[in-house]
Amino acid sequence: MTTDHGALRLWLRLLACTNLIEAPLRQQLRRSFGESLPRFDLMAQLERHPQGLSMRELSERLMVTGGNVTGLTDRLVSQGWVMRQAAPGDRRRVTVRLTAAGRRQFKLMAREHEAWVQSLLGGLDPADQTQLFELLGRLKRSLRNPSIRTAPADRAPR
Amino acid sequence: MTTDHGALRLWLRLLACTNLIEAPLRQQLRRSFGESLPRFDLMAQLERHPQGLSMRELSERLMVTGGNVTGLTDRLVSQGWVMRQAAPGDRRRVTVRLTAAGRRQFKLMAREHEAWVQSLLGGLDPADQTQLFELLGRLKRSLRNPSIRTAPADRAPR
DNA sequence: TATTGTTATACTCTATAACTATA
DNA sequence: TATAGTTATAGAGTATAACAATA
Repeated sequence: MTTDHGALRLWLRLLACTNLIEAPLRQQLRRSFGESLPRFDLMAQLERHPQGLSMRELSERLMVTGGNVTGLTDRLVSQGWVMRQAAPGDRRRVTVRLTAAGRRQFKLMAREHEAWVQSLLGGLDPADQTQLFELLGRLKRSLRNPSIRTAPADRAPR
Repeated sequence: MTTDHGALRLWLRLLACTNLIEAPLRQQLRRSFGESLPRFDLMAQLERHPQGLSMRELSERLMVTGGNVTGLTDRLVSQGWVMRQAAPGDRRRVTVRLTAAGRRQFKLMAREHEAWVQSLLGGLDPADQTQLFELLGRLKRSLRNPSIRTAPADRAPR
């Protein structure tokens, strides 16, 4: 690499791999269940948090704006996979949870989903998979915890 | 996890990392240049192929349908960054290339883009970066070349 | 007949901002 | 005033299918 560009090349490769996996997964999710990846992700968050999450927490975890979480949730509610509950103590707040049917549906989708993922990743040596998992963990931590900012921070003022 | 789930966990982690990087990049790209990631990616493909690419090739590389490539290209043409040329020898075919202005604009964006990427990835140990780059290369090859299909193949017929 | 590319359509996701109701 | 959530709107991305021109 002539003038480094290491970080950029790493990012492009990361993006390429993600897209190579994500594109078929999205297609299969839609064809088999008529579901979109953002809605699947929302349900996955709720699966991991059985006590429910507020709209704000969902917004942060899914990294989309509040208005969009409302839209995603509306659709999931109308499908019957998700419910809104009044949160105790703060009447502004809403708690979103999976319904019993939503939990069943999610498990169904997750099982298929996992089979597809295994099929896609099956070509990679298991030892490499393990190592990759570990390295991505470090990357993730460094992204969530930008202790060292080499470039001008993007504190997102506004 | 009890029953392995290794591949799924690897995928979820990969996706999380990509999203943590992609979200701020998309915002910055829009705020600084009013550009979207798909259009940036299309320009990046053309930058790598100065002789131009056909709509079909773009469709494959960007992994979106032909109709969508037409739409992306239309917008880039109206902005003046990209041009359509008749392909010699096959009058159905169109060759898409960067204009001189488009090449300048892309270089400008790419420079900013790279600085953002370096800032985001700067928290990861350089040795880990190198190793991650290598492993992702293997993953990418295995995805492009599914020599061993452990699960029922998704040959994507039609 | 098959391929290349365009057009049309419908749906979804995204960002922004104004708004309500609480706090 | 600030926060939680909703609503409204506009702009894009996506998938599908029908279509024209060419091979």
